[in-house]
Amino acid sequence: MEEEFKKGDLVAVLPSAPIDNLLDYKVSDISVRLGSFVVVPLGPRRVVGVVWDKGAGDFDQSKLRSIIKVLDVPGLDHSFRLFLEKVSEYNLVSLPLALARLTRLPELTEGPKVEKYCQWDGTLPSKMTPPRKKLFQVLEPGKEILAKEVLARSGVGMDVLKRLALRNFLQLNDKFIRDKAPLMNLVRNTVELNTEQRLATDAIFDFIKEDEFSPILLKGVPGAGKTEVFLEVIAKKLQEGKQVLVLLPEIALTAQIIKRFKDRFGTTPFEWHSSVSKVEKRQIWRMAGEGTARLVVGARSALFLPFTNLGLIVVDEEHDSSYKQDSGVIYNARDMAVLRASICKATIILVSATPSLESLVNVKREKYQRVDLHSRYGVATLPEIGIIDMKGETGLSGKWVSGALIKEIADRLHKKEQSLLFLNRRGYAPITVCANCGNQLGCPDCDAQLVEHQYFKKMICHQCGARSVIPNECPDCGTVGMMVPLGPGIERLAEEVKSIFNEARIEVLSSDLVESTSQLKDTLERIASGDVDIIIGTQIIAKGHNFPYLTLVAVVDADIGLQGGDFRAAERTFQIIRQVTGRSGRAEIPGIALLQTWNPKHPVIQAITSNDDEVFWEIESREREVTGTPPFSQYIGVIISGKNLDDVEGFSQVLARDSQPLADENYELFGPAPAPITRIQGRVRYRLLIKAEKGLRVQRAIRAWLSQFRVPNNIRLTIDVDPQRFL
DNA sequence: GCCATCTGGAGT
DNA sequence: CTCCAGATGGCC
Repeated sequence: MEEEFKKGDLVAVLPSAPIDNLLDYKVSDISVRLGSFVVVPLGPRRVVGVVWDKGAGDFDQSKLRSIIKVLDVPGLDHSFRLFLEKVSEYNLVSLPLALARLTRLPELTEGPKVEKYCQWDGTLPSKMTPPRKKLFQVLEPGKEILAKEVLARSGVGMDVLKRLALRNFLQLNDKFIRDKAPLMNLVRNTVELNTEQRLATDAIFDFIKEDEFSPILLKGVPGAGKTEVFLEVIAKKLQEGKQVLVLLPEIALTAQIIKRFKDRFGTTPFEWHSSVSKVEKRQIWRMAGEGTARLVVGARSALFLPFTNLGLIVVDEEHDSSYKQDSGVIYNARDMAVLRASICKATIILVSATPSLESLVNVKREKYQRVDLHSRYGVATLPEIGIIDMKGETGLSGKWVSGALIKEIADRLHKKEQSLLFLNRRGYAPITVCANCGNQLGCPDCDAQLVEHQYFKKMICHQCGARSVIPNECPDCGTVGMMVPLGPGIERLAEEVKSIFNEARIEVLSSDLVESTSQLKDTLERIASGDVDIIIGTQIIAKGHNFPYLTLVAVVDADIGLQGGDFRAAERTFQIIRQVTGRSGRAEIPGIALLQTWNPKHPVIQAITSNDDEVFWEIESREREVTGTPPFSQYIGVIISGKNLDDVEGFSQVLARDSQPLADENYELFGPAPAPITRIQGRVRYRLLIKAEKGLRVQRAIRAWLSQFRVPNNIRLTIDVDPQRFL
């Protein structure tokens, strides 16, 4: 238990208002502990804060003010406070901002969740309607019953209850829900592990040291049963009385996955994601802090629940880019999960079929233990991956499906099997150009290209979301009817495929064509049951749901993303293509995958066909020896943003002018190169590009480099080692 | 972040 | 000299 402070003591409070240092307060009537949430006076206002330390005592004693009250929520323990401090330091956010945004203060201050209870003293109203009769049959004089239960058993509506309560024939009371910790079936296992899963599980158990930070990378091909393995580890940790957190990319948080937890443990785990209500969140937050929420499955923000006894974090699909929070307080939940596990001396399992390079680096540096699952259920190998060299294809102007691919699709149609065409580009055409003057349609608010969407009949900016009408005339030279769409988007590909296979049942799937999650689920189910012949989709179809009839996966443009400044392009392309091609084929019918490419010799394309991340790794490393450049060397973005253009410009010039390049054995900053200023959603954004070796220490290096400067407080700095969206 | 206070430029 | 906008800095 945290240290207690009594009347007359001094405490240092971290306020949720953005103030640079801790503020001293007196403890008056109510005693507080380190980590307690308190309300304190700040100037004319009252703000929520956390008791962070004992008082420094260096402030004019006569000006000291007192804590107003203590909130009825669990406090933040020592490890959580340390975690928040590190998060704030690592992500360049002030501690108060981290506290306010990450611990969900607004939801905490409103008090705990209540449930209505119904109590009857025994008197009956003179007017007995049939619903009232039913109601009073259920009630017992003097006994408090949960209103929900009364309604369910009597079959009457809440309005009947409310009206009777209004006339004082019965009482409706709000009660705090006392925490109901779910009973879990920890020992029972419904699915027998196969030999390999057993071995992997044992390897993990061998590695885990009690009450020590134990980071593990669990790598397994799709369908190898990674989930079964980590469910076993979860069961063990729960048995030991520890709390367990499972992080999933938001999109993967489906009823399906929750059901797997339920099947394994006999009770639904606590869920934490954007569609969980405020009231429920408050309840879960409280229970996490009291240690009664034992198993929480959630999206990235679940990482900031105040667990007190955390023994294990599982980060599923650890490479997934949606672990990055990219607005407000920017952080990568995967990295922060590792941080939290290390502070809590917990086990962390990063799970992926296509691990991120960072995690592979950490395995190479022997920071993480790696455990592999090689074989798929019932299938010996992943599909054979072939290449279609687009250079050999003729008559392709405005067409994106090669003759070789048409043949393969026709073959599947004949055999009543499915084909999937993968093109990771939403909309009709990525570029619209004026055939007269060559002007490319760009977004007025930022520096991205506008993408034509025929479905919405709009030009849409994929960076900031701005929409405008599809122009008939060039905004630059005024020529009418000469705007030409260039390149394929998924809508245009669908158009082409429909004209070739007009008899086939075709389904087009991309995030903007999907109206609701239930509609998406329906479509995926129809595909799974074989009611679709050709699936055309963006990365939305890369994961989830097995497609048993799918035997051909074609990557329409495997070269997307291989050029350009994003230093993660290769890694991303590798991962997404591996995931989508991995869906081809089942035990009964082997599948194939085909890549249409203009660069068949590109190392990444080669690595993909070899189906092995070790090969990918080798290629990237060999590159280093040949070219002399550091591996994975690329630009890192420091984003300077603010509301005022002059401020932003001024500070960025200071940075570019006065900075000293930094170097040591682990990293090298090649000096900042200024990039153009962009405006996105009312804020001015200046991207400072720094060339550096990619590695885990880069963020730290840049932070050190930035510390040479005093940052004006109307400027916000963000380090982004993944600057794709700014390029 | 919010508010009181200060500062300096333009207008009378 | 007044008025106001924008800058500054304290908040315990």
